[in-house]
Amino acid sequence: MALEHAILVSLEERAGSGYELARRFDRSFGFFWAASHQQIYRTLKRMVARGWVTVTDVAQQGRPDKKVYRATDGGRGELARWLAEPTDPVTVRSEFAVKIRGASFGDPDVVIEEIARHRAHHAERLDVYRTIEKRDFPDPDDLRGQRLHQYLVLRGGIRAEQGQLDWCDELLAALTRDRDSADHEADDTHHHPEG
Amino acid sequence: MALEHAILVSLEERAGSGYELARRFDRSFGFFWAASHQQIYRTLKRMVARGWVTVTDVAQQGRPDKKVYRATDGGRGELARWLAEPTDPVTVRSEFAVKIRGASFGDPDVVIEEIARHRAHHAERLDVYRTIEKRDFPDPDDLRGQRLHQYLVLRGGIRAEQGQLDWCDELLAALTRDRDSADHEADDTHHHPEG
DNA sequence: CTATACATGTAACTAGTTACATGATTTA
DNA sequence: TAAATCATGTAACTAGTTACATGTATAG
Repeated sequence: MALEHAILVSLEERAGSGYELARRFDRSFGFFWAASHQQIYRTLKRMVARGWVTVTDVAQQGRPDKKVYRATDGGRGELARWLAEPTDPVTVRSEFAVKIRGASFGDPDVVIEEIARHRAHHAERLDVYRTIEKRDFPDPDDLRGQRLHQYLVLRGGIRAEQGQLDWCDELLAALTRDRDSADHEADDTHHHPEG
Repeated sequence: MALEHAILVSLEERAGSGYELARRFDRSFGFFWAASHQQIYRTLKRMVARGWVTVTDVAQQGRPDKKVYRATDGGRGELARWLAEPTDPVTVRSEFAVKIRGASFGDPDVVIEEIARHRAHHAERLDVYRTIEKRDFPDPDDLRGQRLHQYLVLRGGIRAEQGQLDWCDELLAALTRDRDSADHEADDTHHHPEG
């Protein structure tokens, strides 16, 4: 399980409440590991039981009380152990790729619309990442340690989004061409490709 | 849920048994949707109950009997419905990215080894995909329909693997540089960057 | 005689999603 | 006064993994 380890990394970077962690998993951390607040609260409870984190009640003015979590030596040990353990290759699951593979069994125009939607999503993501890159890491060659690692993960996100975007363009070019050539055939009574 | 739809696409391409489906999910189909035989048998049972597929017992000589599954009109309808329904953007989960983000909390050399392992895996995958591309799709411009869709999904795989490979190279360059500069500092008693 | 391929399953567990539940404070 | 932000949870469900279970036929 990696959610525990993702939380350990996040708490090592900075201690925080379940709510704060949930917000991090909506933003920067969520760019490579998604987690809902329900999952986070449940997992934090388990991590306290295992002694990987400690919890402290913190009263606030003008806001509800919160519980601040901090990694313990046990948690740091577990994180180091996990980092040294080889990760086995990810099991890919792309619903979008299933749709492309099955495109013949649906309406071509609707599939093309879906690709355009997918493309727009990745273009937007890429834009967000590029903005963060320029704003937060103007001099990448000077980076070291944690800041460097944050930058490198962002670089991975940029590469992934750019890759998806380029693929969408390839898909749109190929599938619109395929659709249009099928249209011409339907029009053209002189031409019988099946005969 | 997309496993059901992945199975429907696969059975539309060609009817087959649970075992045969499991093999497909180990090979071509598994390049973008992973599924174990346990999951497949369980899901096929559910799909029969929903009327999306029918099952026929087939006796074989020299081999155990098998159950061949075929998509029904109901299954085809469900597939078309699902293809027309917008897919919401994938929730990314990259254990590898978590490890990069948390690299400061482990041994730098071990993290570099992990990246090298990851790189080797993607290089191998890319090689497999490139081989299939050359062997099965020598003239991509002539492709239409199902064959075109198969090719395009393969293209997505090639792009994704190439992207991961390039990222690994960027990671290795940056992290070996960071490690080596830290080593020099430790050696160099004249230089105190923290003072 | 041993390993691999063919063939189909069940049971228990772990991880993740969706729906429900509560309540304070601040901003529009 | 309505919506958004802060803050923490439970319950039920769906999906996926790991372990267990059985048996035949063929190739080395």
